[in-house]
Amino acid sequence: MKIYNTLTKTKEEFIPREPGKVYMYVCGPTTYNYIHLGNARPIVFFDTVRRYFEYKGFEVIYVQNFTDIDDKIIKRALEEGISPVELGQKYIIEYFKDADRLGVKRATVHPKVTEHIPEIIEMVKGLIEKGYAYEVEGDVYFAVDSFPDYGKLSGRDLDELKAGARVEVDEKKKNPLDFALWKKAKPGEPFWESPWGPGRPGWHIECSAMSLKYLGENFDIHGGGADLVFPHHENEVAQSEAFTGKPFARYWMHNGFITVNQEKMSKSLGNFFLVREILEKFPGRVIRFFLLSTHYRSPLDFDDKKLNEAKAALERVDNFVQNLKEVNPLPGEARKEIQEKITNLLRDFNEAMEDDFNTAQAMASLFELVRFGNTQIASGNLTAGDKKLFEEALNVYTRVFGIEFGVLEEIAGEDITPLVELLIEVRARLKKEKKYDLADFIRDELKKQGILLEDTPKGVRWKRV
RNA sequence: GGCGGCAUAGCCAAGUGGUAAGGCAGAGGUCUGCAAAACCUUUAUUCCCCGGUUCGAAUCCGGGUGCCGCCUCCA
Repeated sequence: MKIYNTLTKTKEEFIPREPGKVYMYVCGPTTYNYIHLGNARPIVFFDTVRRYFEYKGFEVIYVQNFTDIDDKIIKRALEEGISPVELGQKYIIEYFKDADRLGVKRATVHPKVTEHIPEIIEMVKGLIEKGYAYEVEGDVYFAVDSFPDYGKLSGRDLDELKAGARVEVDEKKKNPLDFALWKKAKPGEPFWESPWGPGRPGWHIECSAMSLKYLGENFDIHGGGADLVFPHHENEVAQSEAFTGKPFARYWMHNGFITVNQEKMSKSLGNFFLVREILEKFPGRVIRFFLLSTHYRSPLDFDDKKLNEAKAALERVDNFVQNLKEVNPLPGEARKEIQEKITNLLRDFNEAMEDDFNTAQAMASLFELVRFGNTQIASGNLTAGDKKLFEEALNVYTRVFGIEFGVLEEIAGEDITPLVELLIEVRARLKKEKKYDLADFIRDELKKQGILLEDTPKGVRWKRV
């Protein structure tokens, strides 16, 4: 298993801290809005990483946090006239709705910042005691100069950063690059009591404190979007290693951005699409398929046309599953050549995933399985044993990719099945009488209503498109 | 200004030294009353440009062009 490690900028062999177990932490959303597609990429991708490890027999301890207190949340809560915690609760519920539709499994733990204030205070206290942090008038800052390795993750050095610094100079800081571990509460802001007075945690410290609590020192994988490398992850490294004196996460994985017209999708640019907006037009599994169709470190450009292509590609797999379901296999064991071919395809799948989670390449093997399977079905030689092998292979893809195949998502609305079946019956009678004009009329009109009729040797099949 | 990434067919996208996966779209064919689905064939002598290394490069090196990101909240 090879993983590209941001820390070393190379692909490295993955060696877990404990045999058979993977401890991983992924930065989760800030709970002040519904998630957008850019947020969905790491959520879906790292869920796939987790699934692959589980498929390989690892026990995965997967932590994904919710940042449920920060400036944006406070601002938004004020606007909505509710408390920040309430706002957080609301968007956490909404988060899970979106995540469920994207086929994302629950993490082992979803810790919230507001429920880990004591741990955070302990850590800040420790950092001050060890001389890595200092307090000024109720704020606590991490002193970057005290940590010689600062910059090792993002590949910068302090002098360069200072030279190009765009941060506004804050007189209270010893170095402009020092960052807040604890922020003094301004009037009207929510706060927690601390040794430095009422306040709240800085952004970066939460991940250090919570990962330490649930995953311990020196855990395996830390993931997130590429825009978190600096300063967020860099600061996490500094805090955590300063505090424990041990190396922090051993493998750092960062996903590339979702772009719109080749530009980064982000809240600040305003060019973002909420997951639930997209879900109105496309099933979650199409979105998931789309997200996994490109290597995770590459940028992924988003528009409806591309989602439609993903939908068409997925339909190909769905059709195969349908075909497989409907085939009447010959009795008998699996044939040797079928077994060999499927074994090879699954090996290709594994090799692709083992190579830094190359989901795009792994997908190619799925489509080869589909073509091969369709050919076998068409040949009429498929045995019951063969069929079972195909089903088992498909299962592997479903488990790892997190996509059910051949299962059309329920669309809200009345059940039109009896009506459609009535029309199908009428059309069948018309066909029998060779009144094809009318028969085709029914088919065409249904198609306009989004209902596709297909005549197969085993009768009429219909589906919504 | 500093640091980093990317450039592969009409579109999307794998591939990091051995002669271009896969998907979408298109064309032709088989099947079908016609469709749909499925299958077969077909669509890049070539991987942004110019040099170089090599028996051999999309893949390595040098230069150029273009696009993008990080350095500020951001997945």
